[in-house]
Amino acid sequence: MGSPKSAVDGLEARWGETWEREGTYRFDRTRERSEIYSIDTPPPTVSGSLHVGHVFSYTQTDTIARYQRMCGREVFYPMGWDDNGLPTERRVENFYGIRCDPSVPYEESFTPPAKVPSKRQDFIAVSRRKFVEFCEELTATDEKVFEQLWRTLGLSVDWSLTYSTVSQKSQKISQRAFLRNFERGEAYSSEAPSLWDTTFQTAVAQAELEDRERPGAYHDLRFHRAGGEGVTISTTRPELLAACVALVAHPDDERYQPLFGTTVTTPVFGVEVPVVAHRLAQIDKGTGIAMICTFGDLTDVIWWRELELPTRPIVTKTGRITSETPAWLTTDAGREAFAQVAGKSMFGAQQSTVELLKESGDLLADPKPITHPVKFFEKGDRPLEIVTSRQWYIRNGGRSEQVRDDLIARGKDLHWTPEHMRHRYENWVEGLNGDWLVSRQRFFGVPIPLWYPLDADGEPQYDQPIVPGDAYLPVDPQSHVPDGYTAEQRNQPGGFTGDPDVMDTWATSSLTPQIATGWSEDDDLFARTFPMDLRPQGHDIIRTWLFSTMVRSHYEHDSLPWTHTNLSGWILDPDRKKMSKSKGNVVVPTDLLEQHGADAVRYWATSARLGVDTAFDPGQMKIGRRLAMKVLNASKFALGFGSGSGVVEGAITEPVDEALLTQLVALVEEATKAFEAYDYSKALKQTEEFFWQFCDDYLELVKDRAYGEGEGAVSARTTLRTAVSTVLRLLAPFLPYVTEEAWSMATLENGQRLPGFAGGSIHRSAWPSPVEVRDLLKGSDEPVTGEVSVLVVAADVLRQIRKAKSDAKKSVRSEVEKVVVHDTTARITAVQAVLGDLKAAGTVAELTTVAVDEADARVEVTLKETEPTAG
RNA sequence: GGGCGAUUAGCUCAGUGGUAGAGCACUGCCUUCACACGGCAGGGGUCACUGGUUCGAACCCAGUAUCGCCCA
Repeated sequence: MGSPKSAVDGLEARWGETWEREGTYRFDRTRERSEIYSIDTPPPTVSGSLHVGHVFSYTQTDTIARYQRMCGREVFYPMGWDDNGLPTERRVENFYGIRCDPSVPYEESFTPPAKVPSKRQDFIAVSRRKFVEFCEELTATDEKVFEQLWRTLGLSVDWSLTYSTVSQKSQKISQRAFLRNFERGEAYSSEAPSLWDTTFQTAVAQAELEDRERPGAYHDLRFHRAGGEGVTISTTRPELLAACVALVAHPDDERYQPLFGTTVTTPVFGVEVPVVAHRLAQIDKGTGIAMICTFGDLTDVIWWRELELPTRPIVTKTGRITSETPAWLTTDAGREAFAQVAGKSMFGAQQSTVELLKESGDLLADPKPITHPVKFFEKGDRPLEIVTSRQWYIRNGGRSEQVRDDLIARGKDLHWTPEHMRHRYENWVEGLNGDWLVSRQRFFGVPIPLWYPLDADGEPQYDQPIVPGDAYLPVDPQSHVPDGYTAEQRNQPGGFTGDPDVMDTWATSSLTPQIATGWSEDDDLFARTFPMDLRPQGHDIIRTWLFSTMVRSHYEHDSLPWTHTNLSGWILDPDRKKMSKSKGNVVVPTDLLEQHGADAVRYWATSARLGVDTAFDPGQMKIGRRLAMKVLNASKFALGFGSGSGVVEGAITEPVDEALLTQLVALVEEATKAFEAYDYSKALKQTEEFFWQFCDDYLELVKDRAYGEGEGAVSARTTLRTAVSTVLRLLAPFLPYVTEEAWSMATLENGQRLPGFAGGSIHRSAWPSPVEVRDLLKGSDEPVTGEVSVLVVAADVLRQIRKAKSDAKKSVRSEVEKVVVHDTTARITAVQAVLGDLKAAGTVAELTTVAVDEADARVEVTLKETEPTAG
């Protein structure tokens, strides 16, 4: 397991502890807003599995945080946990073998079964309060696992700022924000058909839907006309025949012109329904005429609403046909037929209906199998039904052009990286077809903070909700009693009832900027950190998290919640498939960190640009590990000269040193520019490339001189130190551990820090500036070689010498008798300027030059003859 | 069906108008005094395809194909 012990192993534990002790990443809340960089970190759902995708995207954000911090901004970088909602409930159920039943009374000393029953039906029912307690217990454990992972990975978050979206404080903020939406009319409740998941027993919002291709079949059935021929319709859901309220065809469809305004009778059930016209009827689909049920699909809902059709639902919230015989079935035959389907599942009801249709002769052909898209809850595995229920909504532009335009305008003010992700947002907003359904019939979440008075018949007065005073927040309407009532009046006629629902996960996580920055709770902190600077997140949740956060901020603050958003890409497995648990190709991040080390894993993660899907690649981690070791070793060399000579810092006297520092200035400028554009991977690539060339060429060239004495030695050492100081800081956002380790080595025997290495953590030192390097070059003359870099030319010549040795199968240290450089005048001037270093690095006895045209440039290398060793 | 993105060396990817690049992998060499979990060097590409613009196109424009994601 893992690699052999090396100098880069074990850095995580050592420096992690130091950073915590020293408060390296602690946020200083006395700084002004203009000096603060504020990050709205995605709060993970800790009950979900630790995923390599987490490591990937959070590391990318961390490089931005570290860059900003080194640039002198105080970074507000809290971590949150988003534990409410279904994933946690499912995990708790499966972990303890329990399920929530709000009708069960609270049982203080309940202990979960020793062995989790194999079947879900056998899970033990517990009270809502007990269930929530178990949710809190398990998430607390899970949070610790996540925190440990983040700490090992080296995220520079301030752990004292950690929040949870279901904490009491967050609940207070969520409820307050919701009530303010309600007061302003941005939130409202309504009794309306909505998509319903029959497994999870909850309503589902548009943003949580997905279409899945499912097999189905067209059934051709005949409706009857008084004194005329029948009308044939095609339907994939014959089991809803009893819910039929009308037939519909397109107004331009000539075949059905004569029928509009007339009535037909449903087969089997004998209900008289009108034939109506509507533009959404598809002429080319089936027979061009369809039956409208209550509510077969979303189009039925539109027809029902726009054509003001009667409401005749037969599907219950459990996904079965109702057991009660509907009042609109007036014939005995119809009522008897209904008994055949009453209480049945959709599948059973369809079979029975087909039998009934066959018996009556109204099924005109064998069902024609097809494949068609069916709406599913993204986390569900049964098709959604549409049922009518009372739900809460927040206006999101789905029913208002003005709001929609406002939100698109907000999106245009937001800076997106990558830019093209903006389209996802705009397409989503433009395609909204209803308001945001925020109530969920679940248990672990923030309660809708309202009660309703009950009239004399015990019916809730939904239009007169009882609103808690702000001082009472957070409230749990299921256990708290509103002012002016007593506990005994709960659910009694003339009394009150609490809203039973909790808020959608997105309804609370849409407030992470407010929760993290202390909106309405800590005005001072809020003023210093909001609107935030950055929202990093995955592009899969633009329509949910990003959008909903925009909506809340738009209403509450009339502003963007942040000025910039970074969208990270996916992790793909080597077959370029999205990694997922079900495919069994998930890698456990903790194993990765143990095998490769945090810096190596971070190197892989930050090699990828924002928004770009990236292959999971351990090879890339090995490269990162190699880089980390190289950093440590090169630093050891460059900083190891100490103050033996008495001179620590001195003037740059050698042209090749100047050339290196000139390259360094350009590097700093490029890396900074890349980071300013959030292109951390480019900054990494450029720094890495410089660093390898620095090691291969410059360091080898000056090694001999640096070991020596005098002016030249001091110039070399000063250059080496400056380069290392600069490169370490440029790499610090990517490789926080090894750069900190190397930084800590820059101390003299007398305890003094070397010039260019400020005391304390590298992560609180200043981001390199071109000015500090240029200052070193001030005393130097203008480069004698003009445009030609001494370093580049010297490296070219050195490469030729090495190649000659390599071709002759000689050691790199083997001696060279003579080198003749044939080159242009300009390049020969450069060679002359670095002659001493070149001869030392190549172990060359004699080096001469010949001026030629560019086309004739070459390097002649004469190796010293060595006698083969006898024996 | 609509939108967005991708297509460059065996692999992973840089490269936005001026002679095709890096790393990995591969081959050869070197136990070198910062580093053998290393170093040095070498071979390897019709830049998906077809047109167009241009003195000049991997890059700009139009179209085609394949793959991926998002939305219907």
